[in-house]
Amino acid sequence: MVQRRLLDIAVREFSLKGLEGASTRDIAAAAGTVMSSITYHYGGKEGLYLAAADYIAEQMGHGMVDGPVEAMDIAEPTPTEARLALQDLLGRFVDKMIDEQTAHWSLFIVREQMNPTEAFDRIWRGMMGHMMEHLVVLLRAATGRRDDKATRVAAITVVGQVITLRSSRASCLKLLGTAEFHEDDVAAIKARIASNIDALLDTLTAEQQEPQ
Amino acid sequence: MVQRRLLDIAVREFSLKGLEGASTRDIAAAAGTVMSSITYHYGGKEGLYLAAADYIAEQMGHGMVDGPVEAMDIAEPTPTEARLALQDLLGRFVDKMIDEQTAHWSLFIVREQMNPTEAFDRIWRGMMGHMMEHLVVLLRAATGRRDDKATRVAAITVVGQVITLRSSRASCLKLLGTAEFHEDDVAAIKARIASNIDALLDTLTAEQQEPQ
DNA sequence: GTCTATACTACGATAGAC
DNA sequence: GTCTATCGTAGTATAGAC
Repeated sequence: MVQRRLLDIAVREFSLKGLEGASTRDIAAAAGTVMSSITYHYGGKEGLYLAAADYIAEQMGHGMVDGPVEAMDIAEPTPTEARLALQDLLGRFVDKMIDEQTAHWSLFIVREQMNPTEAFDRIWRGMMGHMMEHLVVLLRAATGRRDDKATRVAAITVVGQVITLRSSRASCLKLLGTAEFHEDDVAAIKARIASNIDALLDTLTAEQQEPQ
Repeated sequence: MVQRRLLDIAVREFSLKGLEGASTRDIAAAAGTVMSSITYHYGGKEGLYLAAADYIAEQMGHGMVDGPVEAMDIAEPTPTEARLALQDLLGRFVDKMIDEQTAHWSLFIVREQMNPTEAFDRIWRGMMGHMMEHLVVLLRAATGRRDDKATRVAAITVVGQVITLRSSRASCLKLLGTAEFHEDDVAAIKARIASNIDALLDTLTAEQQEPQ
């Protein structure tokens, strides 16, 4: 399918070079067609860019959630269930950030993170927002915390530990003195993050029972 | 000075559009000169790109270290000193990641993180590497830990919590339901990260005394 | 739906005037 | 050092053939 191939290449090219830097001729040629099919299918370069954002939003969910995204929003687990679900979710998130598949579209997202356009809204609404809110729900359920802001700040520090594996990939690898993440590296990272989350949940719970 | 203006604009443009996407004509025009002065001063587009990388490496240190970078590598603090130095360093790092000044060059670095070229080596050698290694030294000193890998993995989870404030800026803001980081947001984030670091140091120290 | 042909603008590099 | 002029290449968009 031409449109699928166009989107695959577009994601890669827009990631590397941005909306302005990428060339529709190059994208079309790499997809085995000509530039004017982009005009036909997406109305032009910007249309393709937004379509690429939607395509990325869809791919973000692969391996992260089972079933429809909206189902995540309504669950109300017990503290123990929430703690397990958190560890499970973040473990899968680590795998995803280390997976080479992610490399193709993560720079696209970071660009939008720092300089948001309509494309970021689409990605946030499509998948990322639901996942982040789900994380907040799990954190709240695991700690019995009613202070919304504190929970959301905690969520930021939790995802930050994982996202860095992708957004600061070269630094992480230099720090570990390796050219690729190996099995034992990943295991060590996962264990450390799991431990950090456990400590954070304990602290948040304690703060809640004895505020200030 | 023409060269200074050229570098300022170049950093911004290369950040947003990458090496290929940015236009030397635009950069020169914004700096109040013409394209051929880039050829004259830097030998061409790539020369300007590398010069921009060096310029960024220099700016990264502002507000983070006093005195020369190399001085950081030799200190051997006590555990208490190290803990304080860690908290101080990370606090300043949070300020830097939230500072709008950082916005201009952070995407440049992330691009190089995910797709390293010679420019990343320059940035790493210039400042980032020294800071990261300094962090590892402080972590080791604070925990008395001799397991190098575990310390380095811990360092990754620590910087990750801070870097995310910049590399996932839009997500953090959406999560907090605000358009800008306000004073109380920053205070809450700093407190949370400080608490997380303390918990991590305690855990690392305990693990060391009673391995496995 | 997919292609060719064409129009127009912008790119980086370079040579040479001042 | 800084500029103008020019070359060859590559960019997006559009109209229209099939």
